[in-house]
Amino acid sequence: MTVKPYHHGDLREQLLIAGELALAELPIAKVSLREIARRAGVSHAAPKHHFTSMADLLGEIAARGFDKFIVALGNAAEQSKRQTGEDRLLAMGRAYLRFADQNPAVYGLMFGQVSKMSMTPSLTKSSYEAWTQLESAVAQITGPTQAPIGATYVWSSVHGLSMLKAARRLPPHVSLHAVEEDNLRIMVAGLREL
Amino acid sequence: MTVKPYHHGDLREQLLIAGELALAELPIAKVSLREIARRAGVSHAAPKHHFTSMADLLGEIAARGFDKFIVALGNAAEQSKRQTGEDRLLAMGRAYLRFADQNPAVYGLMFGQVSKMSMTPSLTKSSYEAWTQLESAVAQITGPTQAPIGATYVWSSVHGLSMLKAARRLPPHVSLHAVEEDNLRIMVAGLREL
DNA sequence: TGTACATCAGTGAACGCGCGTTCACTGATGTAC
DNA sequence: TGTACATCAGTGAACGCGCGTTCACTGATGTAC
Repeated sequence: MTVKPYHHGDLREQLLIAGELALAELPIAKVSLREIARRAGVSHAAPKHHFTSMADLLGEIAARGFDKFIVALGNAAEQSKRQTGEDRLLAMGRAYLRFADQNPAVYGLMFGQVSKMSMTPSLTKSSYEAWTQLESAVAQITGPTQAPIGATYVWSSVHGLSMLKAARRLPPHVSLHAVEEDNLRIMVAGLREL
Repeated sequence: MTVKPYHHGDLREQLLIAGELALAELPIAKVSLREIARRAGVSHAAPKHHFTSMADLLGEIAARGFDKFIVALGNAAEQSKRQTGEDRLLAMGRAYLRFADQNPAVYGLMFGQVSKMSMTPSLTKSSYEAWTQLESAVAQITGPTQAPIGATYVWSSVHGLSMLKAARRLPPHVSLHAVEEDNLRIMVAGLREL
């Protein structure tokens, strides 16, 4: 039997889920604490017992996003662990693009303007872990000395593609999949020069 | 003597300038038609005679941004026209990053979510011109066949770096200038593989 | 085990705020004759 | 050139809206004895 502490079960959890759904369905300007409370089926003042502000709630959603993100990239790396470092980075790049595709709003939170959300300790920790994960993967190609600059480069490149895709700014009438593959390929080729 | 047609001189122009200033100083969520009217020193209903909505005004600001952007990159290309295609692309990349740095809010409009603004004809035209300009520069390195994919790649890479910089997401304690130079260098190296 | 009390999650009405929109208006500019 | 009228830019009050915040409250859960 599920434990339902307090009145509504873990409202905190429900609010986070409602928040993610709201982010997925609405422009971020329309996502308010009242809107999220409405979706969670509680009065608009109820969230105050769990989150002091929208920024707080968004920070927690972003932190959870990073956790899922790390798992997704970790799985990709794991599945290609018998291949070369370049193949592994390609696999992680594909996982990155897939994550951004499937979680556009959360991705925007994670890598967008910090101003929208509180930098909670768990968020700081998770985002740092994601960075370390990428840096390690790059280090296997470039060596540890060049890894920070290589990782920054890889990150910029894949992040830029994700953002342009999400904003539907890429030229139309080209296969997105082909664009992604080409981008990853050129990106790795550049890294080889380091 | 300056011609001052109608009552306040060209309020349309004033509103665009006030809008750019507001975007530079405030988070975009705080930029409203009323706020812009206030800054332009007119009543809050006055802008309706010139712009039907914020989205309209933002679209026009973005279009002007593209015009300045094209000039900035064109100047960079012009000044390096006696150098190699790669050097020219590097110069344009630097001009791109400088533009994004100096006009973060307008840059965000230009290359960010379309939903915030109206896709006016002048905006469509200007953004297409910017794309063509980049594609031509890349074509001088890769040849015309590979130019679209090469340009998409270059754009992703530089756009990603600009966004991460603006969001202050890059690892601290590294020289931003060095990061930029390294990124551009690796980017061009990747292009060479095409 | 039972009772009495403290704690705490969630309610719902009320508040002030800035927003976009509407509308009757004022007054300057443009135009017909 | 002058007059009369039409057009149009900008005003300011009023409206309804959703927001975050506050606050007295209800009622369930947890705890001391």
